[in-house]
Amino acid sequence: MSSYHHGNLKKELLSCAYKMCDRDGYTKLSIRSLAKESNVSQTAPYRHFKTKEDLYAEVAAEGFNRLYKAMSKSKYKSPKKNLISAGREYISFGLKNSNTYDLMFGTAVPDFTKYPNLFISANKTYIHLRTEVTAYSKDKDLSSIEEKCIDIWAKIHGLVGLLRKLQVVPRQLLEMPDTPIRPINAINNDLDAYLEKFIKNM
Amino acid sequence: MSSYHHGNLKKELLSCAYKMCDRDGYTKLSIRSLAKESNVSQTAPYRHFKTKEDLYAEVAAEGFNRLYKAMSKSKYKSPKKNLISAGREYISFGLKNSNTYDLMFGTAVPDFTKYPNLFISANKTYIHLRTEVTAYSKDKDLSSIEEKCIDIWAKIHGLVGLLRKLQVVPRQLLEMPDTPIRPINAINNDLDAYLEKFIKNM
DNA sequence: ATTTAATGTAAGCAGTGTAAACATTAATGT
DNA sequence: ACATTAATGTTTACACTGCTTACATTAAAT
Repeated sequence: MSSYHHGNLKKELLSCAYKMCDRDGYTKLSIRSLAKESNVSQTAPYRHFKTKEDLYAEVAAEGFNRLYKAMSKSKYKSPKKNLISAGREYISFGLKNSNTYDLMFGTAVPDFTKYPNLFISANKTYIHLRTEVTAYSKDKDLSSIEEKCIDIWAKIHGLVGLLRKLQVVPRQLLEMPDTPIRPINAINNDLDAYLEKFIKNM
Repeated sequence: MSSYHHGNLKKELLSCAYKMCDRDGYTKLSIRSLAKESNVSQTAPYRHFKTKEDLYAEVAAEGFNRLYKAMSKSKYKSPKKNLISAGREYISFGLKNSNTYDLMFGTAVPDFTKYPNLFISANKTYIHLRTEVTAYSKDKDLSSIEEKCIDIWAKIHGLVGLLRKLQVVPRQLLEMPDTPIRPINAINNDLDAYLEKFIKNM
């Protein structure tokens, strides 16, 4: 009965950290609280994560892995359907896992290149998007593809951010507090149609 | 010579906080460091900002005020020119004042409605965008206008976010590290043309 | 002029990141 | 098989943080 050496503490810490981050936001995720929730001494995590940013990076990488998984699960024959599905899943991930999403796209990890795992996970996600855009697009020129990728990602990424903020900004307009904001309803009611319209205008 | 009562400490704290936030990022802005940089006791700021989030909210509000100012400085007769200028200024603000931008659009202040100043400043900015979009748009239907506003803001907002992250994601593609990413260059070289193309596709 | 409210300071608690010294166990080389 | 070493967990400690409470000083109001 030796409970000194834990076995696979790192994996357990990481999954616990992901859970905590997603639940409470990365600002509430401290190394000490992680240690406590994992029933381990305050400084034990330091054997596995040199700094807090290291921990953030690994949690963010896990986030990208899950985002990638969600985006690449549709296997239609139609590239358009796949693209729409990926967009839907992206937005869904961003709204449901907003805390983790903040960690992935915020400034808590300023430089991905310092963390190969994170870098690779994020890239994998981007490459997948590019693959789908390539399949959909008529013009297969690389630079044109990448411009479209940026257009798409920016738009969807911005949408996720705004859909959360908009509760605050346009919905409750000061001069007409009860104005229903149709675009939001449109997006909520028929996201796929919205996305289809969007990629058509691309 | 009474230096006990400062006079207008709040204003000085706020401008100092804005400077510090823009310089070092809001995570480095602590109430204690602010007090120190303002040559005042550790707890003096608490007379003017009940919590750190209060301080954040006021700094963010100042950020929106400046963003609004930048976006609304062009007074062309052409609504299109004004819209392009606003977009250019928005992106410029987001990239030059990225630390403050993070505070404004991140989750450090989760609920703007708790801070009237911030709420009003953010709304003012949105309303200005809507005014310009209304002037430019043929279809003056309110819900259609607001859908366009969301499209624009999301796109530009996402662009700002990605233009910073993209150094990491697509530029240094793992499989071809030296691929120059043309869209970024296109954006950098002729932002106005990019924006014009964008609002045309709207 | 005295009271009162506003605004500053001092001291202190609990939580944080992180480093250093120490303890225990797993892995490894002979 | 056994001793050495590396890995991993613990304890202790320091500097920093947000924030509360009690206290000091001064401006404003009566």
